[in-house]
Amino acid sequence: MNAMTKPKSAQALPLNTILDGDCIEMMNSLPAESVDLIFADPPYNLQLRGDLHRPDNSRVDAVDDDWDQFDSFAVYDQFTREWLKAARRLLKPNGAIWVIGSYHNIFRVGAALQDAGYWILNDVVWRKSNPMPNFRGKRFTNAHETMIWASKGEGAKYTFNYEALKALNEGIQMRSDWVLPICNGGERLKTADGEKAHPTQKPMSLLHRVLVGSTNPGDVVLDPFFGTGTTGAVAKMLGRDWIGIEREASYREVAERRLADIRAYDKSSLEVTRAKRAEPRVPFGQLVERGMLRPGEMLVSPTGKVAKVRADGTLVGEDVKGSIHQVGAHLEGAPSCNGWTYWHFRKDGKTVPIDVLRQQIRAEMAARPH
Amino acid sequence: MNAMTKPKSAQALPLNTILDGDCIEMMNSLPAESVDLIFADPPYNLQLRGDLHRPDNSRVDAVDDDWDQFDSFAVYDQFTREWLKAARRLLKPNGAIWVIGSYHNIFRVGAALQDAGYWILNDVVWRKSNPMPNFRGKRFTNAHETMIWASKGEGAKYTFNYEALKALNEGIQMRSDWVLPICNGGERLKTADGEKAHPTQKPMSLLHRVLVGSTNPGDVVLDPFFGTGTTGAVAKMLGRDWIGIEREASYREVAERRLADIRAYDKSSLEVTRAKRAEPRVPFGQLVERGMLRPGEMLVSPTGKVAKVRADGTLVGEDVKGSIHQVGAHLEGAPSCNGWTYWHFRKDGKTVPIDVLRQQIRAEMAARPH
DNA sequence: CTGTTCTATGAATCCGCAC
DNA sequence: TGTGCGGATTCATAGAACA
Repeated sequence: MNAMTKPKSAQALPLNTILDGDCIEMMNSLPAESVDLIFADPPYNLQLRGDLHRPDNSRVDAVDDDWDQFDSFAVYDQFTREWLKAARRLLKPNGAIWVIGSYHNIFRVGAALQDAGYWILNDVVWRKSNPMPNFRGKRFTNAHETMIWASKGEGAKYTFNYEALKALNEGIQMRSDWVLPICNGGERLKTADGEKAHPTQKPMSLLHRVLVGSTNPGDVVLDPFFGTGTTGAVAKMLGRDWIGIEREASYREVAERRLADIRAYDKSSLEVTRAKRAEPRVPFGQLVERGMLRPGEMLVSPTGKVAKVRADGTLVGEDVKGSIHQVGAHLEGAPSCNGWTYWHFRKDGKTVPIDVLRQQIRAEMAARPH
Repeated sequence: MNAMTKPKSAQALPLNTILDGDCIEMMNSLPAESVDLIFADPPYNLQLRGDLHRPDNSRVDAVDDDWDQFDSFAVYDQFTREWLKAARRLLKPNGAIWVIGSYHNIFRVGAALQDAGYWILNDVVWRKSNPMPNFRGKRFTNAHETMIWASKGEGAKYTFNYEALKALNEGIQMRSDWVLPICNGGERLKTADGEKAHPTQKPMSLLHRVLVGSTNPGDVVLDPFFGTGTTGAVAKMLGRDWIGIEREASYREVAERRLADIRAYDKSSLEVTRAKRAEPRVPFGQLVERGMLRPGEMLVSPTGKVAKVRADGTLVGEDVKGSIHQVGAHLEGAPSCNGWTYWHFRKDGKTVPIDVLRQQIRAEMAARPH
């Protein structure tokens, strides 16, 4: 790019607007090397079979929109490689990209990023504090999504506001796993008839951290899968310019209204909900996993009852199996029992409450929080 | 697989030994469909630069740095696809695989898994409670690694000890993000001169959770990148058979010594909380046959619906006949209904769920097994 | 107004055996 | 290999409803 074209290109950028159309075509119509950051939340290519019901028989409102349907991995890969190529052309040399996804698509996206020449800086895990459970008990709760942060290529510079993120994190270096709630409550946009306006609206707290960490005020942020415009909303609040691309008219309308109401630096609506830490919960099973207690080891109570530790963190006492609390309560004939103080193990000839092991783990967690 | 080959194959398995050699060759020398679980921690620090050539030996015109990178990835991808193919041949139809990696390689591994026909069940994030900080302050602290858990194919069955994992997590279903410390302290294996024996030794707590969750006692667990043998050590403790493959003699020696010292936990402590699905099925008609409920007796639901018991163990409700489940579902307008907990009978003036009668029968069956 | 209980819902590749 | 059907399965949070 020469000196002549650069100002012209910059002028041609449709800043702070939502473009209507296919993201690949629209990106290719914009001037090269004109954007500082791209945040992309592409379709995940979920492959859902039948209906899913909660144990109370209510039906889960699935993501079954047309825009998430692809015939095969090959088709999805082709789509991914094309939009990533168009995105890379748009990025300034020191620009960067974030892409978010789940296990359905993120591995294909990550490989395509690397193949396209991007250089992965981190993968960042969004750990959801309130995910939807696994209702059938057949897998782990799908409690996280993965974001990939990449520069334009190996050796390329990029923006990283280390100190700002450290401040956001109470003075401790920001880690690659972020605990944030999903988007619901008042932040969740609704249609006139009370339905959710978009099936997968992202929380502003997530974008807040991304934009504070990897852009500066005045930067241009582009989102090729704009949806209801969370990226634009947070960019506007933080004094960044934004460009959205969205082909669904209904999403664009919601986003337009939303963005019209946003004021820059409205910090109050951005405050990250920080769970005030009570004492962190430590499952008894973790003592077994960590080898602090071994399966087969005998625990004793002050009243002389005994129970044996099993590999899954349950106890077996006389005629009873269950958690440390359940077994203790049963053996004492009591309605409840605090197993942490009730059960003891033998160490160096002395009997010690298992609670000291929990305290050890909590001390580790306190020394290296978050 | 026919009846002839199965015993022969099983006999040929070199259980509880470390095989010396290249993992692909060694896996291909073992009998097909003979392994229940594969846990793999593949290398990602292959020499990606230098002496690379395309399969046809063509020279790449270096118009763009990306080409170098692409060729490097191509070599890694080929390696990945070959060992994943060999691994898939080894797996029993209901077997499963776990692969662990970081952002350097996990996206390529995940895409290769999907392309090879594996079916991803979850990605699980190992969230390190004490990671190495990022000293230069240029990126986020790399505080997690990613594991992929996959079955042999779409629709294939797999082992998932849901209740045991829930017990390990103090009664709450296990999530896809696991907070566990890295391997250090006494668990970290050292060489004679005090150096760490392996650069990426995995903690036993991680393998404990993997093996408790996705294998049963007596299962065969194979680790094609055995290293210092954490997989074998935990498998042995948990009463699973194991096979390791490792081509570095120094790692094999450390692992051999380590495994010789490991003791298996006693069998009873390896019994794990069982799922209700595993309970024996009791037909409702048996309650009628045994006289626990009489034909003509009225059952009631918590919502006030009523139905009459018939001699063949079906119910008649308003405008509907059928099983306890069918009638309940119909009366509630629900897609399904567990009749055992839905229907109640009157006993001594109180309404009691019919499930207590089923529990009586099951208790008898347990006391006098056939 | 306050504290408690009830209800709704979120990117989900969510059953298994008998016939 | 498909179909029928028994019956097992949920956590955190917001907001409404209720006492």
